[in-house]
Amino acid sequence: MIVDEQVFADGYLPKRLLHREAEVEVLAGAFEPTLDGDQPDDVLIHGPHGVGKTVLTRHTFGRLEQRADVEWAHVRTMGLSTAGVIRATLQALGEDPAQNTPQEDLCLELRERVDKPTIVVLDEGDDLSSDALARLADVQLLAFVPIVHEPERLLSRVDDDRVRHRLVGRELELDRYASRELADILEPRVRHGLRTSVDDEFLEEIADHVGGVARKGIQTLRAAAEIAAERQCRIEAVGVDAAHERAMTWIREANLQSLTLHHHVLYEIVRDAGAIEPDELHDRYDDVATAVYADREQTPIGRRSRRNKLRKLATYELVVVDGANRHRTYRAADNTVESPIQYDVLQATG
DNA sequence: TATCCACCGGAATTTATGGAAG
DNA sequence: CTTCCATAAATTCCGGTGGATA
Repeated sequence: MIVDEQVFADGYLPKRLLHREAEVEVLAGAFEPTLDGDQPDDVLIHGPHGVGKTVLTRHTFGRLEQRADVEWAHVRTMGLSTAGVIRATLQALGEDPAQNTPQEDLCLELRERVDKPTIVVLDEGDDLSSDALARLADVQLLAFVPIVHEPERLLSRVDDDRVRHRLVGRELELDRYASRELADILEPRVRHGLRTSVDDEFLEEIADHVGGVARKGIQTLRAAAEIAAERQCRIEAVGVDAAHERAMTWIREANLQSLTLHHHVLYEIVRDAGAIEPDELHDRYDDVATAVYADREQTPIGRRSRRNKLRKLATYELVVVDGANRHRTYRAADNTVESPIQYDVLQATG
């Protein structure tokens, strides 16, 4: 059924970027000074998860690259400190600074390295520090393009006036696609990725179901193809609901896999309980901790750290939080997503 | 209505770890 | 080998929050 997995991969760059013509124009306009060897304008890209923010920058830069002498760095800044952002930028530009280079030296190195127009995409930039942006602003010929979910949240933290002026009024918003548009985007993936064709109505149904979020639409299409192959039926015979569910399970499983033992322990306690209040969750953790951590490197963590882990689990859509304050409850978003440590927890619980 | 309580989450601090330079 | 500087993770501290309680 599926002939080319690549087409459904997250990093896949389609030849044509459909229904983003206006956004491409804006971004290309900001980059235009590079044609004369000048410093490009900064742009603050924002929009919800999975609507093609990263793809837009890669596509636009790909076009620019053929006409201008320009460099670019794509940096995933999530969880990076100020020095981490500078270091990652240098690495993206092909440098390899030592792990313990002082922050000041990193900034100097970057200033020396950049000798032509350079665009630095700061992906997942929601908690970028004002300081990191200020350091990048010090570099001649360098423009930054932070990609965030909520621009106000970033701007409210920027206390440096120079940085503020470089971002205010330079916002570029990407919204969810209309169902018709997303169906258009799915169609070429069918042609290049699948062996059979798929009814247009079905694509639109998928688009509708995922609320115009491209990433989810693409994964749902892929899931539908997989289910169709298992059942040996036409793709259109697969329920969009079931396909969407499988796609979300994939995403969650991948997310859980990337997390630490602490996350897994907390997740399994929550999943096992169905819905659980904070105090009981902590009690359960204390109960099972010695048994679960007994033959492992790590040791149990305190309450404050558990809150951080739980927050991470929530942002990864593994755990859902209902209510506020101490009256909140935690529950697993998808009970079928389980951790390999599940057995340990249940055993220790008795 | 005012105060209390248990938890949340930001910020600062501590602890563990590791590469580079002297 | 020691010192310096860095990162990462966990802990400590504490103000904020909003339903519960007197």
